Amino acid sequence: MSEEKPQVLVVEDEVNIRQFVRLALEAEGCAVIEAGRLADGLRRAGEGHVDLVVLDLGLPDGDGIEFIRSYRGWSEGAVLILSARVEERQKIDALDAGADDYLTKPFGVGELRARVRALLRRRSRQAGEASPVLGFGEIKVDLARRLVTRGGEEVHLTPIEFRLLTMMIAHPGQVLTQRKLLAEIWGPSYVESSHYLRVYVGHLRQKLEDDPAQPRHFLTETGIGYRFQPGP
Amino acid sequence: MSEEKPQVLVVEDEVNIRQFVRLALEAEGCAVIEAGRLADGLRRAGEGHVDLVVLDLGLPDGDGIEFIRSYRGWSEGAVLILSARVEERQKIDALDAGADDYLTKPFGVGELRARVRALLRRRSRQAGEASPVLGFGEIKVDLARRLVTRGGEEVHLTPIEFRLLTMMIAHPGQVLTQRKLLAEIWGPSYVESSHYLRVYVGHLRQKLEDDPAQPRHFLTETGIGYRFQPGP
DNA sequence: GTTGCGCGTAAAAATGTCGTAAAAAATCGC
DNA sequence: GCGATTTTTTACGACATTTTTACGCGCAAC
Repeated sequence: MSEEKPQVLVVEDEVNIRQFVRLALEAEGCAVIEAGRLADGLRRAGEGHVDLVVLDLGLPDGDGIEFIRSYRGWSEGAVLILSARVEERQKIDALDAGADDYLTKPFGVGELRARVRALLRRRSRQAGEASPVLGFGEIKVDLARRLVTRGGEEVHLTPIEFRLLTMMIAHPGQVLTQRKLLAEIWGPSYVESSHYLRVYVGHLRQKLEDDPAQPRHFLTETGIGYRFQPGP
Repeated sequence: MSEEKPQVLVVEDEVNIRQFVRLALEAEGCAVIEAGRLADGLRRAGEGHVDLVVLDLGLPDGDGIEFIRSYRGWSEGAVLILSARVEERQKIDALDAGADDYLTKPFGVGELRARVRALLRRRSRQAGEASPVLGFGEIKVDLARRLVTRGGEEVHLTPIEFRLLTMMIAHPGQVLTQRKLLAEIWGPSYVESSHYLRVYVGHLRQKLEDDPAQPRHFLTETGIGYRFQPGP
C-alpha cells in the first residue's frame, strides 16, 4: 500500500515562519504546499488530497475559524493551528470549529515536529474511516476521495465545482442563500457576486443533471438562492 | 421521544464476521437480524421494516449486486457493502446499483461503527424531523427549508409572498396593521402603499386557501390590516 | 340613488433575476 | 515560457417577480 509522503498544507502569511515550518515538516518526511492567504489556502486544499493543514489564525484576509468550518465541510483531514493569541476563548473556538491541535507562538521546532507526528499517526490509524459516500439518483459522491461518478462514469469536477456540490448535498432539501454560498466558497467579500453562482450551478447541472435545462436536483429559488433536492 | 432501535440486517456467510459485525452494531444500539445467504437475506428484508442492510458481496449463492438491485426495487433503506474485493470497478458497480457505502475487508470495528452511524444519521435526516414545521389546515410551512406544501403538493411562493406568510403565521390570531406589514416587508417608506398588500394577500389566498373568495385563514380587518387565523 | 372609500382581482408594464455561451484573464504543471 | 485547465468577466435573451394600472364590488354616508 504505497507509503506515500503525507501531504501538508501550510497557510501562513509571514514568509519566515512559513519557511521555518516547511523545513520542520520536510524533516518529518512530508510534502509541503504553501499558501499565504486564506483564500489561497482553501483553493489549494480543494485541489488535491491533503493529510494535514497547518494554519495561522492571524491572517490578514479573514478569520481562520471560518477557514476551519469551511474545510470541515468536506474534509476530515487534520488541522493544526498556529497562533500568537493566547486567550483561552480563541483556542476553544478553534478546537470547537474542528481543529485538532493548537500551538502558540513562539514554539520550537521540536514541539512542532512532535505534534505533527502525533496528528499524522492518529490520521493513519483511522485511515479509511469516514469516507462517507453520498448519493442521489445515479450520482455518487465520495467526499474524502474527491470522486464523483455518474452511472459508473467518473465525472471530473474542478475545485470550485466540487466545493459547491459538497455544500449543497450537505444540506439536502434546504435553501442555501446566495450570500451564504458565496461567503463559504469565495469568501465573505464576494457575497454580492451572484453571477459566479449562476455560472457554477450551471456547470453542475451540465455535468450532473439528466436534462440540464430541466433540473431535478439543483433547483433555483429566484431571488433567494439554490436548493438541493436528493430524491424526486 | 419514541426513539426506536434501528433495524439492521446483516447478510454474511462467515459466522465469525457475522458475529463481529453483530457486536459492533449492537454497541451502536441497533437491533440485528442475521442471514447467511442471499435468498435468506431477501426474505428477511421483506418480512419487516429494515433501516440498514450490511451486505457481503462474496456470498456463495449469488451475486450481491443482484441483491442490491432487487432490494432497491422496493426499499429505500441504506445499504452498506462489505467486500474483500478492492477493485475500483467492483466498488463503482455496487454503488451504482444503489449501495450507499462500501467497506473493504479487513476493517476495524471503529470504522464500521462510524460508517453505520453516518448512514443511519443520514437516513434520519432525510426522513426529516429536526426542522420546525408549522401548519394550518392542509398547509405545512417548513421555515428552515423555506418550503410550503399544501396537501402534500409543494406550493411555490415568491420571496415577498413568503415573507408576508411568515410574518403572519408568526403572529397567529393577532391583527397586523397595514403600516406594520408594509414597513417590515417593503421598508418604512412604503407604509402608505397599502395596495401592495391587497395584491399579495390575494396571492396567498389564491395559493393557500380552499376558496380564495371566502378566506378562512387570511382575514381582512377593514381599515386596519390583516389577521391570520390558524385553526377554524 | 349616488357618491366616496376601501377592498379584491386581473392583467399589463417595468424591473430584476437567471441561464448560457463564449471570450479574457489567471493559474498550474511542466 | 508554453499549453492546458480553471476562474473570472462579459453580454444578451428568456424568464420570474414586482410594480403599476384599471375596473368591479360592497357598503356606509349623504
